[in-house]
Amino acid sequence: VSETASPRPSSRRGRPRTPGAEDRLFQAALEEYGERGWSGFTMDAVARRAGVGKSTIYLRWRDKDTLLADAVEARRPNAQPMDTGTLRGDLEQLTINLFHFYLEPAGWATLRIAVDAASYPEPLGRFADVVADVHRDAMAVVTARATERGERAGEAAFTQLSLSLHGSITVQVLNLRSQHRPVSDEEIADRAAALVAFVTTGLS
Amino acid sequence: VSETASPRPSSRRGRPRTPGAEDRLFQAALEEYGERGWSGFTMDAVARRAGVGKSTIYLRWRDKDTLLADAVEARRPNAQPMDTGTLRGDLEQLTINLFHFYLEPAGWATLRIAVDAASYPEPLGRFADVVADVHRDAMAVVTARATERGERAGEAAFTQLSLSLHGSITVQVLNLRSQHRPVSDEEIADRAAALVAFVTTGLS
Amino acid sequence: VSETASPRPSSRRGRPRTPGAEDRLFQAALEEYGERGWSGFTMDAVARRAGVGKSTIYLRWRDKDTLLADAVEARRPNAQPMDTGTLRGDLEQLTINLFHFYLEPAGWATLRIAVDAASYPEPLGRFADVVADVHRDAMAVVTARATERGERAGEAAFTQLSLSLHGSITVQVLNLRSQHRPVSDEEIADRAAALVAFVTTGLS
Amino acid sequence: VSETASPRPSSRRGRPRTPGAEDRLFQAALEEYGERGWSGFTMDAVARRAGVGKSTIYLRWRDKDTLLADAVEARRPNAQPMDTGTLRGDLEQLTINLFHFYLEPAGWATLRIAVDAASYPEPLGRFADVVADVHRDAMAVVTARATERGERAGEAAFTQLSLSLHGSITVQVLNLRSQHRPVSDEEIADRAAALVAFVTTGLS
DNA sequence: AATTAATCGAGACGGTACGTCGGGTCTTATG
DNA sequence: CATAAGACCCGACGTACCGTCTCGATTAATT
Repeated sequence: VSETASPRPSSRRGRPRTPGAEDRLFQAALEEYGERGWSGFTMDAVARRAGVGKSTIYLRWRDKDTLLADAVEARRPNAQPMDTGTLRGDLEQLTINLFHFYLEPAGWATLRIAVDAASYPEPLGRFADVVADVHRDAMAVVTARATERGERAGEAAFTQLSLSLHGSITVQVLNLRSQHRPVSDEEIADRAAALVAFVTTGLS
Repeated sequence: VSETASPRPSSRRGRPRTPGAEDRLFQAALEEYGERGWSGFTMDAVARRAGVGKSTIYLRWRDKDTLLADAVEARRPNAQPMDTGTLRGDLEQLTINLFHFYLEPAGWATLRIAVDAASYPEPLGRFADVVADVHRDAMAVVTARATERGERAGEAAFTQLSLSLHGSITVQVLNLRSQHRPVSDEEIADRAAALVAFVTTGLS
Repeated sequence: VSETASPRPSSRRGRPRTPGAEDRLFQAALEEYGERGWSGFTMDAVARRAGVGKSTIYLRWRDKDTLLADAVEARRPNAQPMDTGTLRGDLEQLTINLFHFYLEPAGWATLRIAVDAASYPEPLGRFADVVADVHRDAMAVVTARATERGERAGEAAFTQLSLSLHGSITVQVLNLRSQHRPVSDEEIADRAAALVAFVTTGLS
Repeated sequence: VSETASPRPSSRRGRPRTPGAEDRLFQAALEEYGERGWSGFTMDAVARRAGVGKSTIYLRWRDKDTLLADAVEARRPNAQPMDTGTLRGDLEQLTINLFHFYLEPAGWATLRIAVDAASYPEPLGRFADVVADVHRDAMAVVTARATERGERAGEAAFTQLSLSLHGSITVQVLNLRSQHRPVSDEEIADRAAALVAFVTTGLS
C-alpha cells in the first residue's frame, strides 16, 4: 500500500511519463469506483475516463486492486483537526472531518476497499489498515494535545474511544449511504456532537 | 431484501420447485464466497457445488448479487442474547454474539455485501440495512429488558450506545480479518468486556 | 419418415389424444421453420404456436428432427397433374404445381429440410428423399400417360428429364426466394413453359 | 457476401490482426462443420481447433452463420473449366468440376448455407446467390468460347441450359449425399456425360 | 359409482452453447 | 523509451433451448 506507482529507478532515456497521468488516473479510478461499485469498476472505463491507454496503466500498476489501493492511498487525508482548545472540541472537529471524508467518493471507496481487502492474503490484505491508519493518525494528534493540556485518560480508554468513534461513524455512513439522500453540513454537525457527547460521558 | 427467492405468488401449475434446492444453493453460495472471495465467486461453481443447473439459479434470482444477498439474509441470526440479569451482562453477551457472527463466513459475507450494496440503487441497496437490522433487533430486546428492570436511560442514549457498540465491533472485526489470524473465545470475551465497559461509562 | 406419430400399439384406456393436435403441430412446425429457419426453430415456439404443452409433443415424437420430418411428410402433395392430352402439357402442369409447392411455406420448408437432413446419418438422412419422391411420383404418372399415348422415349431419357426439370425448378426457386419478391402466376407459367420447351428440345 | 471479415477501413494503430488467424478459422470452421454437421458445429470448438480465443472470432464476425458463410465464400472455387475444344467437352468438364465441388465439405456447406440464407433478409440473404454465381461464372466462360467457335445458340437457350445443368447436379448431389456412400470419379464422369448429352439434345 | 390409465397444460430441472464483456498481455505506429 | 490504440487468450456472465421430469387436472374404458 505504501508503494508508489513508479518504482522505476532513475533511467532518463526515452519519452518521459506524462506528468498529469497519475493524478488523472487516481481521480478516474475513484470516480468510477464510487459511481459503479466494485463489480462495475473496469480498467477500460478508467482508461477511457482518464484519456489514457490501458497499457499505460499496466506499466505503472500490477493490477486493478493495486491501482485502486494506490488511488485511495493518494487521496488519504492527513486530517489534522484544528486545535479548538478542548478535547471535546477537537473530537467533534475530527468526527466532522471523518464524516465528510467517508461521504465523499474517495473516502467511501476507501471504506469499501478496506472491507474487500480484508479477505485477501498479504500483502494486499494489509490495505484494510489504511482505514484504521487514517483515523489513528488524527487521533494521535488529538490525544497528544489533550495530554499536554492535562485532560488525561488511560491509554486503554483512548483506544476504546477511538474504536467507538470510528465505528459509529462507519455504521452511520453505511446507513446514510443506503438511503441515497444528500446530507447537510448541519446534520453532520449534529451527529458529530451527539456522538462525541456520548463517547465522552458514556451511558452514565 | 426481505424478498424470498420465489416471488411467484399462487400458481400451482407446472412442476414444483425442487424443495431442497434453495437451501443447498445458499449453502454453496456462502461456501464459495467464503473460500474464494468476491472475485473468485462464480455462478458455475455455485451451481456445480449445489448439484444444480445454472438455469435453475437464474429462475430464482436475477443475478449473482441477488443470490448472495438472499443467501446471507437466510443465514441471518436472530441473535437474542440470553437474559443475564443485568444490562451490562446482556450487552456483553450481545457483543460476543455479534463478534462471533462477523468472524464466521456467513456473517463476514453479510458485512462485505452490505458495504457493496450501499452503492447500488434500490431495492438492492436496502440490503445494507440487514446488517443494521440484525443489530437493532438484538438491541431492542436488551433495551426492553433494561427498562423493565428500571435501568433507565434516554432513548437517544440507547441509540448512541447501539451505534458505538455496533461500530466498534465492525471496526475491530475489520482489523482482525486483515491480520488473518485465528481469534480465541477468550480474546473475544476480553474485547467485549472492554468495549461494554467503555460505552457504559464513557471517558468519564 | 414413413413413421407415423403414434406408434403406440393398441391400448384404448386413458384419455385419448386430442384430435386436432397433430395437425396444428404440423402446421406450427412448418410455419416456424419457414419463418425462422433451422437455427431459429425451437420446440417451445412450436408448442406455443400450436397452443399445446411441450410434453404433448414429446409424447408423440422422439425429438425435434422427427417432428419436423413427419410434418413435412404429412404435407407432401400427391401432385397428380391433370391429363392435358399431351406430354408437353402434362409436364408444364407438373412444373407449375411444383413451382407453387416450393414457393409456399410447407414446400419451401420441405426443400430446406431435405438439404439439412442430407448431412445427418440414417435414418433421418433418408428424409432427403421425400423431396425426390414427391417429384418421382408425379413424373411416374406423366410418363405412364405418355407411354399409353405412344409418345415414347427411353427410360434413361425420362430419368434425365426428371432430374433436369426438378433441378431447374429448385434452382429457380432458390433464386426467387433470395430476392424476397412476390411471384405472379403468370411468371410461373412463363417459366414453366420456357423450361419444358428447353428440356423437351434441348439445345438442338 | 462479398464482405471480407475486416470492414475496418484504414486505421493503422493498435496491434494488427494476427495474419494467419482468418485462414485458420476458415479451415477450422469447415472441418468442424464437415465432421459434426450443423447441430454439432460450435464456436468454442472452432476457436479451440484454430487455437484462437472466442472473442477473436466475434471481433471479426457477427455470429456463427456469418463466419460459416465467409468460410465457404473464401473456399469458393473459380472453376474455369479447361478448354476441350468443343462445347460439349467444356460442359462435361464444368459438370464434373461442379459435382466434385458439391461433394466436398466446402461445396456442400455452400449449398446448405445458400438454402438457409434465402430465408433471411438482406444483406445476408444475398448469400444465396453465391451458389448461382459460382455456376454463372463458369458458364460465362464456356458460353464465350462456344460463341467464338461459332457453336451458337440463343441467349435464352443458354440460360435454360445453365439452370438445368446446375439444377440437375444439385438434385443428384442431394440424392447422393442422402445415401452416405462414396462416389467414384467414374460414376461422376458417367453422370456428367449423361446429363450433358441430355441437355444438349433434349428429349428429341 | 369407483377405479384405473392415459393425455393434457404448465413449467422447473440439469445441461450445453450462445454471444458479450472484462482482465491482463502483447504488438504495432506515433511521440 | 513511453504512449494510444486496440487485438489477443481466457474465462465468467446471463440467456435460450433441449429433452426430461413432475405436478394437478381432465377424460374414457374398465371394474
